Amino acid sequence: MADRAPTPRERYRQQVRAEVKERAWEQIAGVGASALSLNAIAKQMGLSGPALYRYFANRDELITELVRDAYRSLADTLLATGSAEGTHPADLGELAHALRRWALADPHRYFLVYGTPVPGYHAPEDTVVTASEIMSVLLDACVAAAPGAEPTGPAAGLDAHLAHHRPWAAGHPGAHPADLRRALAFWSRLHGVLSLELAGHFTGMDLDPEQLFAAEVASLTS
Amino acid sequence: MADRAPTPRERYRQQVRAEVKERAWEQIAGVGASALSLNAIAKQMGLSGPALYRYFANRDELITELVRDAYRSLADTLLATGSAEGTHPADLGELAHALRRWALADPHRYFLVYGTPVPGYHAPEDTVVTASEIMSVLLDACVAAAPGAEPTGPAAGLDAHLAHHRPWAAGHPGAHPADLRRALAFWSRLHGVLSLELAGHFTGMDLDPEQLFAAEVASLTS
DNA sequence: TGTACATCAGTGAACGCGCGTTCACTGATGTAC
DNA sequence: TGTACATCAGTGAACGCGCGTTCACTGATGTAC
Repeated sequence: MADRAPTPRERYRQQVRAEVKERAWEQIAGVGASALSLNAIAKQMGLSGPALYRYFANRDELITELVRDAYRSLADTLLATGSAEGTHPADLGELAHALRRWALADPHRYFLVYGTPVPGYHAPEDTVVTASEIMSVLLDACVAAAPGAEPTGPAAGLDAHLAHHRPWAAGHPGAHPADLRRALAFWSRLHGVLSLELAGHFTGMDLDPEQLFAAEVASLTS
Repeated sequence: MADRAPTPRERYRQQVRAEVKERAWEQIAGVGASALSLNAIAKQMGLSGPALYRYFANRDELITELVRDAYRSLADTLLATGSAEGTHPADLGELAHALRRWALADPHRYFLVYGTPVPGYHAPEDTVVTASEIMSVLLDACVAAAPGAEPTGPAAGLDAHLAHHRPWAAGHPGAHPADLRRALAFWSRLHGVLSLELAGHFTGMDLDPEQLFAAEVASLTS
């Protein structure tokens, strides 16, 4: 009841906070996350520097919010995949392309989560919760996928390892080690292509990264 | 003849340049590449700030040197793989583990090359040469590997694409599209595991990244 | 071997700049009676 | 509906700091005869 109807002031507060974050993303795009500056954001909004301290305790809290939002956004994107068509769990191929679209839509957001760690900065605790939501979606999809969809090669070693190291799959007690393995491989293969692509390591190769991406997806779904 | 016997002064110059770079790497480890500071390095060496301008024209030139060295170091590492045993081309598995050792030996060096691009900074031209040396080693190894080592799934689409988009494999006119595909997949799968591992995305999962890495290697060599 | 000169490493002062953050304050907006 | 008070957004000045970079200069090291 306390937070039922937001007072106009509270509504305004949220609006300003949102605009600060928007400008922050723009700045990250231009100058990088580690050079993000509160003063510069304020100036861009036509405010004086100290004004922002009404909305964020300090620079670190702003970055934390951005990280949190990025994680949340990806988790929501994946959770929403397939829901539109009522198919649940989602198809692995759809999940892959949802991830790709999410990454390409804002590479800096992608890098803030999966890129070079910002030195001296520690991600907030709740990101691990969101991260495991993400793994859950993947696991569900892997469990539901045709059991014939196995990665190539002798993965017996990894399966044995996963049989005893699976706390991260605690929410999926029924998942077979092969499912865990497939989820992990899926995740890391997609990130392999995406991180190389977004960092520009395919430019000048006259190569369509999407084709490589599709092939990697196919390596785990067909 | 001009550069045959380095004068003592020149030798000293190179020593100081080398020490500056060492301190630079230490600083990158602590505070990140984009916050690298010439003044801080000078102070740490017991010099005054402007002294470093005898050795590097400016901050960007120092970073460029670091990037160049990192690329060179990786290329040399891979080129040396297998040479010790006289086996050439090198075994794919050996290449993979050489890459992994190189990455783990200095994660910040890895990230400087393959991590989030430093905004506003452009890598020097000659890195693309080094990068293609690296691809060459991989391609050689893939061509030499047993032709039975195919990635899973219907990769026909990618093969068709690669048949007409292969300038990056200009030095290997005899390589079959399947070889190109395998080299690309190899590269991106390894980077997938490595970048997730080094960025700490497996911590708290009670998972041994090396096992996952090994499984990915196996997916392309067995 | 000794002297005259050129080269070069390193210094300290100075430039302008932007940063995060604190603080006392003004003025507008909302709340209680 | 009107008045008295509390809450809160935003300001401007100030703090100390470190940055990259230029410049005129000193002193040591090397070179030429």
